[in-house]
Amino acid sequence: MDAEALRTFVTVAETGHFQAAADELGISQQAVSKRIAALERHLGVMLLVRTSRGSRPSPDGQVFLPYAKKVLVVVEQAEQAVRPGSRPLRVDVLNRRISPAQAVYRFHRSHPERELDVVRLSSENAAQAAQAVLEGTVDASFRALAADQVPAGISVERLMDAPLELLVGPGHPLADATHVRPAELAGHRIWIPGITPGTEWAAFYRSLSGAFGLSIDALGPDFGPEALMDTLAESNSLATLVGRGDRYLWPRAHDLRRIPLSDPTPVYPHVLLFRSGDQHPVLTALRAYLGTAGPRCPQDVWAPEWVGAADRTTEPAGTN
Amino acid sequence: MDAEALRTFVTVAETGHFQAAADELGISQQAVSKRIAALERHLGVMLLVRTSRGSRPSPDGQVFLPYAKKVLVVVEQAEQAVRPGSRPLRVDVLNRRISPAQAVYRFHRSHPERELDVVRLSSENAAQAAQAVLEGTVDASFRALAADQVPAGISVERLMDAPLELLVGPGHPLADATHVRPAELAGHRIWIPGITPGTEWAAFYRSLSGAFGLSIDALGPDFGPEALMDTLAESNSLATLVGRGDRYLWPRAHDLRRIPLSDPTPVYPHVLLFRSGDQHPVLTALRAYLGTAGPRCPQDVWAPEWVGAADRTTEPAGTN
DNA sequence: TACTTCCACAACGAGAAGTTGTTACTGGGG
DNA sequence: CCCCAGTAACAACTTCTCGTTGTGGAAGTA
Repeated sequence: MDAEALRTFVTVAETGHFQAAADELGISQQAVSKRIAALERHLGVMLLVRTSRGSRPSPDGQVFLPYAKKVLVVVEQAEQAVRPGSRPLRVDVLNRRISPAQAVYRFHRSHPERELDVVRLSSENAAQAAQAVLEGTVDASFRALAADQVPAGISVERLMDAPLELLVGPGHPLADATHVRPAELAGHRIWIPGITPGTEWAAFYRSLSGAFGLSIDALGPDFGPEALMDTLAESNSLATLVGRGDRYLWPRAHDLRRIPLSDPTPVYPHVLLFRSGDQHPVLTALRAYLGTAGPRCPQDVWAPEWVGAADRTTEPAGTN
Repeated sequence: MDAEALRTFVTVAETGHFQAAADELGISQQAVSKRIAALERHLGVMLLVRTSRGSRPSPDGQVFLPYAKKVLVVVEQAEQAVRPGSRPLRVDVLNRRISPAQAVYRFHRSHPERELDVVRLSSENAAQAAQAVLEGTVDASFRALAADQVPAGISVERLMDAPLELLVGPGHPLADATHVRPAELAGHRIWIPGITPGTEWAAFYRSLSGAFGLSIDALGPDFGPEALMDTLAESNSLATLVGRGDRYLWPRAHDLRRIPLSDPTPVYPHVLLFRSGDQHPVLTALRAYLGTAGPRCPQDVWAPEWVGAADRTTEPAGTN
């Protein structure tokens, strides 16, 4: 029992003519005739009385008509319930204080009618996040996933490169520099606590230290942003790296300095993960927004080689 | 949106496995996979999360599941509403006092569980009755329709031959005969009032009179059975013809005689009209009952040549 | 009678939907 | 550690449904 067959019957019953129903449905009169005949054969009863002046429902057809209409209504409700865009888009941002969350927030303010749920998955593991996207728990997730680790059915789009800045205390030798080249950081101690081995963050900083010969100290207890800032403010040698635009380490109370890195500018490549073929309109709008209105990064940038090219969408074989 | 696709989704959601659903539905696992993929493509969302240990509904699938079930319920109700046998069979008997009505009544008593509505169409015209059958106003009609006048889509079955008997008053020359040959009636005046020209009755008696050289007076005002019986009782020359088993002219108060005709026995061929392919179970049972338990007629019978052979079913091209 | 309208039938091509055979992935047990 | 069982997807092929165009018959109408 096909919904199109029921719709055809209802249309014929309401118009009174096969040809009129065919016009309304955009098919030929012969196709209408076949659909009705197939429906009658399926049900085992005659539904329409054919005359030379049109057709009208038979007694059985009059009984069937309201049922057919109801089926169509329920089918429409069912399709509506899961129509892409019928529910808010669920975006996982990993951390509300860093650039992607800020960008999503800007998107939300500029498109108030686009319903959006910002969530945080409990895991920091990009593979688990991809799994969550695949299962539909979230629709999209900002991560830094290696291009060769993208599971089948997941598309990735590198939508936002966050330029790194050096964060130092007022006593640090580089405190008054206007720019710093990454190579100049060799020999300085860079401390980034709270990085769990195996996460995407750890992989990024491992690549960064390898590329420029830095010594990045990712170990040590993490007592939170306040403790980190206190330590930086009092130290003449410690430095850390933050993304431009991050609200993670912000307060100026400690007289900390943000010094842009350049020549090249290392960027943290925020990648958006989503299901291949996901047609949620808010997702489409978000991708378009970040692809155009998102912060433009300098020309001379550095990113780990395991990240795909900027703005490239990997399209593995989708489900089915 | 096909009901089978929804049924497949519901089955997978309930069993948790494509293969189990395939077994339950009697198709291959690959077919289930294709149906689900097509449904997901149609809706634009993923409904099931596939794992190596089976499948479970995704968040969207959980939303869709109750709607899918409801569609199936409504579809089942719709099919039930018009399922052949869901309503009583409507049989048109033309006249409650003649043999077919008696036979239908016996059928009803021997099969009390078979729901049956006996109706009388206003028209005595067999063609109009066939039209009513075609339109579904009635499911079957007892008539005497010429085989070559059967419209397309109508099946006819000659299920009951009613042997004719001569009905005369006590003073009639044949009043004490045990049998009468039709040829012996030549010269006698046979009066059958109330026959409207153009009806099936008129056609039958025209054939009968032609075949045996009878003079059948079909004209004259019809004052009803009582008046006819009064006239017969008082007349020494008038006679009329009735079917054996008819309750039409029955009361013995007038001392009327019923004299069987034989050698050959003229029979009024009651033919059942119904829609070709009508699967109403009560219709099937009625046809079987009349084909076996119906009154057997003598070997040497006469019927108009325009009636099909006994127990023959004409099967014109059905609709579609 | 000619003409129109209405629907059904026939033939055919495209595509859907089933089948079997095979592959890829996952998780558990020897 | 590797193999095996289980699950679902992919590929190739067959069948047949479903659409199209073209045509025909029946019935009303000018």
